[in-house]
Amino acid sequence: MLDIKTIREETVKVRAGIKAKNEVDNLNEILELDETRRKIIQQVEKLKSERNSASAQVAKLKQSGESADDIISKMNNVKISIQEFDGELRVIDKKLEELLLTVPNIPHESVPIGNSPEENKIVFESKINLESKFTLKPHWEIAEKLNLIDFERGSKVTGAGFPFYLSKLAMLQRALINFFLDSANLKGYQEILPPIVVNEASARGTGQIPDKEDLMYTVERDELYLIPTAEVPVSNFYRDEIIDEKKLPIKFSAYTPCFRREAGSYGKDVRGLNRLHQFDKVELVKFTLPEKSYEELETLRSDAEDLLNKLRLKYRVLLMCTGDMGFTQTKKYDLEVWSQGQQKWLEVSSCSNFENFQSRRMNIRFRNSITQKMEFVHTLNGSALALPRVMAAVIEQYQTEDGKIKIPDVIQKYLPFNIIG
RNA sequence: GGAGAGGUGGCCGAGUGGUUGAAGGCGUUAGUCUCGAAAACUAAUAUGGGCGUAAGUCCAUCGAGGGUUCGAAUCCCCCCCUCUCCGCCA
Repeated sequence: MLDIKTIREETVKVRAGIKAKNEVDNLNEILELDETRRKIIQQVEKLKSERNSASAQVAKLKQSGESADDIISKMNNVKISIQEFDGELRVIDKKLEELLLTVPNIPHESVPIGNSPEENKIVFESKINLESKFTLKPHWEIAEKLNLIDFERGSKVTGAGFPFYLSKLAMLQRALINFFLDSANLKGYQEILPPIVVNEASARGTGQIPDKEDLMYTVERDELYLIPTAEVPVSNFYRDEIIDEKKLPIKFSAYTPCFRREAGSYGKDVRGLNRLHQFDKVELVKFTLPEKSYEELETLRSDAEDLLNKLRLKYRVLLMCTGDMGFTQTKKYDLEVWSQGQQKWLEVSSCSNFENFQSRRMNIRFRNSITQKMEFVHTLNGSALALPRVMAAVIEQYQTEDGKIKIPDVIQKYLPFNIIG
C-alpha cells in the first residue's frame, strides 16, 4: 500500500508507475475522496473540540454543585452532528482504504519499462557447457522408468498436481532442502519453521488479499489460508511491531510446502514437475533499513544464485520489466534454470524488493536513531530455491546414458548413496 | 467444546463515569559527578491524523469494532486473543 501523502504529493510519478505496470488507475477517485475526507475531518474536529471544552465546564459546574443543564441541552445537538459526520467519515475511510489497496507499488528507476515477458532484461547467463554425448531425456521419462514419482496415485489420493515422491527421490528432495537451509545459515539467515496456514490479516499484509485470492486454497470453516509461499507467515512475523534499529537487517530462511491453486493454468507447461499445486520451497526473507534495501536485493539474488552454481546447473537471471513484475514489487529478478531435457528455461526463484509497500500494510516499523522518527522497514524476499524445477533440472542434467541419476557433488554428504537407479 | 480469570505506553503496573494521554516503577536518551565506568542525582521520553512555511494548535487512540452519555480506560453489546481448570487428542 502506498501512503496517501505520496499519492497526493507525487501524483504524476505514481500515475506513471501505474501505467508502466498496466494496472487500473483510480487516482482521481482517490484524490477526490481524500479531499472530501479532510473537509469532513475539519468540521467534525471543530465540533469535538467544542464538545470537549463544554464537557470540562460541566465537570467543573457539577463539582461545585451548580446546574449544568443549559450546556448539556445545548450539547445535545452537537452530539448528533458529530455522530452524523463520524458516520460519513466511516464510509469514506472504508472506500478510501479499498481504493488505496488497488494502487500498485511504483517500479524502481532501474527497472526496464515493458509489457511482455520478452521485454525482461537478461542480466546474466551462466556459461556452463552442457554438451552431452547422448540425448538427454525429460525428467518425467527418467522418473517414470525408475519409479521415482507417482503422479497417478497422487491424483487418486488428492488430485492432479499432487504427486508422491518415492524412495530415493524423496530422500534427494530432503537432502536438497537441507543443502539450501545449511547454505542460508552459513550466510547469516536465521532458520525458522513457520505455520503453513495463515489468517486473513496475514494474507492481506503481504498482498495476497485482495486481488490474488484465487491463488490460495482456503480453509473456510476456520477462515484460514494455506500459504502459497513462506513469504506470507515469515513476513508477518513482525506485523504490528517496532523492530530495534540495531537489529536490522534481519534475515530469515524458511522451508515450507507451498500450495497454489493455479486456477486456469493447464496445458503443456504442467507436464511432470513443471507446475504443481503443492511444492516445497526454501524462502529467504529480509527486513532492512530503507537505504540498504537495494544493496540487500543484490546479495539476496547472489545467495540464491550460489545454490545453482554449486549444483552446477545452467541458469540465467532476468530483471523483470515493469509490466511483468507484479503488483507489490518495486524491482524483481527471476532466476531460471535450464532444462536440457525439455529445452527450456524454468523459473526457480524470484527475488524482490517491496520497499515499504508490505511493511506499511503490516505496520512494521523502526525508530530512526538520527531523526528520532518512526519509519517503515523495507521487506524483501526470494526463493532459494523452489524444489520441483530444481529437481527436474537435476534429474535431467545428472542422468547417465544407462538411465540412472548421479547425485550432485554438494549433495552427496547428505545421502547414503551417490546414484539412483 | 465446557467453566472461570484477564488484555492499559518499549516493558511492568495503578486506575470502575468528569483537568487520566493516562499515577508509580523499569528501561532508554541527555546532563551533573568521575581519569573512565558504575552508583547517585536532574531532566526528557507514545503513536497516528487535521490545519499551519513554522512555532504551534486541535482531534483520535487503554485488544478490535459498535453503542449508552453533555462527557467512557471505566457502563452495555459483539468479535479477537492470552491464562487456569475440565474434556478431547499426536
